[in-house]
Amino acid sequence: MAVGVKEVAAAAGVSVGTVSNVLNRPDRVPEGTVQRVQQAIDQLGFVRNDAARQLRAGRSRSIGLVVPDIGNPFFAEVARGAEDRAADAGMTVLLGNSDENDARQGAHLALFQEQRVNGVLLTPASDDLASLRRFTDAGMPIVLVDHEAEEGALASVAVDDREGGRLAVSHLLQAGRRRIAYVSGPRTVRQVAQRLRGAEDAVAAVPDAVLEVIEQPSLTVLQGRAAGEQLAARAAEDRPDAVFAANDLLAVGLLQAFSFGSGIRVPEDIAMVGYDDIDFASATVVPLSSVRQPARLLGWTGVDLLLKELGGATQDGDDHDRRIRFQPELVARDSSGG
Amino acid sequence: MAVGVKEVAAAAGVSVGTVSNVLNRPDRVPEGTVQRVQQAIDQLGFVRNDAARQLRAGRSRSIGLVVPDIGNPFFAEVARGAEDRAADAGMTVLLGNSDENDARQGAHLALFQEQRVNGVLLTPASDDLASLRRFTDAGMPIVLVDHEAEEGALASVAVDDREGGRLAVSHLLQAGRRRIAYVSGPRTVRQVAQRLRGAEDAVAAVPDAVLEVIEQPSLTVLQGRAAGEQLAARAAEDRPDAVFAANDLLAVGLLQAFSFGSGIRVPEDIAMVGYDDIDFASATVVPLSSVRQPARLLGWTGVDLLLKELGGATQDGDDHDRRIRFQPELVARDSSGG
DNA sequence: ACTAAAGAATGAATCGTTTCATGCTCATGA
DNA sequence: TCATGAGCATGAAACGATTCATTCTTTAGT
Repeated sequence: MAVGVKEVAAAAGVSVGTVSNVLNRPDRVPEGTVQRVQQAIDQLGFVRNDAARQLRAGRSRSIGLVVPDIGNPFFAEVARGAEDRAADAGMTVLLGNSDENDARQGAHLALFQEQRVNGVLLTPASDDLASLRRFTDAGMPIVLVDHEAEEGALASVAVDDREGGRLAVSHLLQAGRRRIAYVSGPRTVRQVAQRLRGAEDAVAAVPDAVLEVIEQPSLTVLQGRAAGEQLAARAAEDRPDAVFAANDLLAVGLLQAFSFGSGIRVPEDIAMVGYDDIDFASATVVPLSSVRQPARLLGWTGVDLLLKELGGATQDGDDHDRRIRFQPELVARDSSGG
Repeated sequence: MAVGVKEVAAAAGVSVGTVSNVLNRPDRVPEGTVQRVQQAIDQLGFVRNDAARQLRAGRSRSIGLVVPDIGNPFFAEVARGAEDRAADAGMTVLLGNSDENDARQGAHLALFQEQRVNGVLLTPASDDLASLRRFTDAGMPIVLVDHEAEEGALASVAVDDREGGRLAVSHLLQAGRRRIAYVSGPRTVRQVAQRLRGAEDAVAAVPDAVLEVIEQPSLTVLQGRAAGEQLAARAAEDRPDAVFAANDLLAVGLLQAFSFGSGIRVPEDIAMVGYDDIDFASATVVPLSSVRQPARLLGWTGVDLLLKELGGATQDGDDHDRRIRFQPELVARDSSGG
């Protein structure tokens, strides 16, 4: 019933070693033999057992990717980029959703470790990176994605979130807005916090500008809508005249709340800037201004970095090469009056 | 260096069999022993090697999921649903993108087969299901998702696409439109073809209505924009007065093309209906009417079905239970004048 | 004709976990 | 006192592919 190399070997009249060679280094086996073995394989419908292969090899041929939410187009893009680069290297990507939850993240990492992945790309659910040592110490390299590593311990591929926040809010201030609201996700999420710092930087540079923070439990369209309804419920004079959303999903939700039901006009009453510049940003009710990040490139580079760490001299590279940082870019559309 | 059960056993002063029991059936081992072993595990930082485990077990604890494009929010939702159900059963989901390409799909399936997955959920890239037999014959069950199985061979979870197409176009016809364009993806994609048939059904029921088909190479925002630009380039009188897009991504692209640059008004000049009702549909320039499918439920049910096939009596269940079909639902918004 | 070297093929050992038939100990009841 | 059985623990065998030192075969060179 079970077809293994042994059965194939018997059918082809060769030894198991030869079958293995045909499978892994066909060039070292004469043409004729390859054919004979190949034929036996097809005939018997032999399928390599990857578990046995990995067991022997001691490693798998996959890398892990843990993101907060693959439903977010931004991370979907990151994943595509990662998969592209991994496929080039003949590797598979194992995906895990953390839901911005440390426990879930840990569970995924532990699982990946059991699978003996070559390493993992991680967008951390929180700033608590200490718990990662457990994994890196055990020899599972981790590359932080969209989250800058503090010191030399971890490699990272990030985008300057503080600068992104500054860009967004400066833009709103330049458009004459003064009462800015930052609709954020949980502050434990590093990106959210950094963007806020950038926003503060920008506000601090303009004397009469003020910044209000509205914190939502997660970075979803739904929460954006909730925040929007909350703002709409306020008296007009208590409302901000501009909103900077921590990501486009929140922004879309806000837009939905403003546009339908409440008669708040964007950008006249409230100007808006989102973050990530997902594909849908330019197709929203009011085309959404947003801070663009090179999502796909982020994933691609993350895997690339990981492969370098694996192959190349461990740990030696300039610390510089291990902490890559891209710059964000503001894309102005109608929602900010521009 | 390598820490295996053997080392743990030595450290705890027990046999490997006992360590294994602590790991897998702690209830059969006295409290004290469990503690001692547990402590050794922590101390040595032992991590189970899943490859060895699987090798012994002969199966993995994961199931595969192959979709055309995880970047499409619809499939992202399907994936979430699948993951939810799988996690309940203590299983992991392996993800593969086919890019609507048969070869890629086959590569993923082959890989999953090597991993000895318990089965796979597949949204086929084309109508060529014959090539799947190779896998099912080898004992890897396949559940079709968002694609109805023809006969009894395969299980499936689908949504009635023909009815969905009919719903969409009837709605446009009821709004008084007569020159309908169906902006489709590759016709080899079953869903695309079925929705077209539904559209034809609806058009056939109204004497002076005509249907034009504009076929795009893929179901993406980019292709939608291309189609939109193509339509915008036509003389006004040659344009359709309504467009039914094969999915929301295309619809968003069309909307982008119509709204910016060309002065085509939606729904006045051209009414629109999309498909899938993704989260963003209600936040587009002109809120998009769309045919809603229970995406998450689709994924959830797919895994559920798979688990039943695995656990329960193989192949015996009423053929009826193995081919589940949900009904779509029209959500009318501004884009269709509704 | 004989040796050396190159080319093919071999198959036992190995990876780390789980299983399971077997053995040991101790308490209970006859 | 002895048999019985329950409760634990044991450790060799098995899973299936890969590796590598070894053997066998052929060819080339002198």
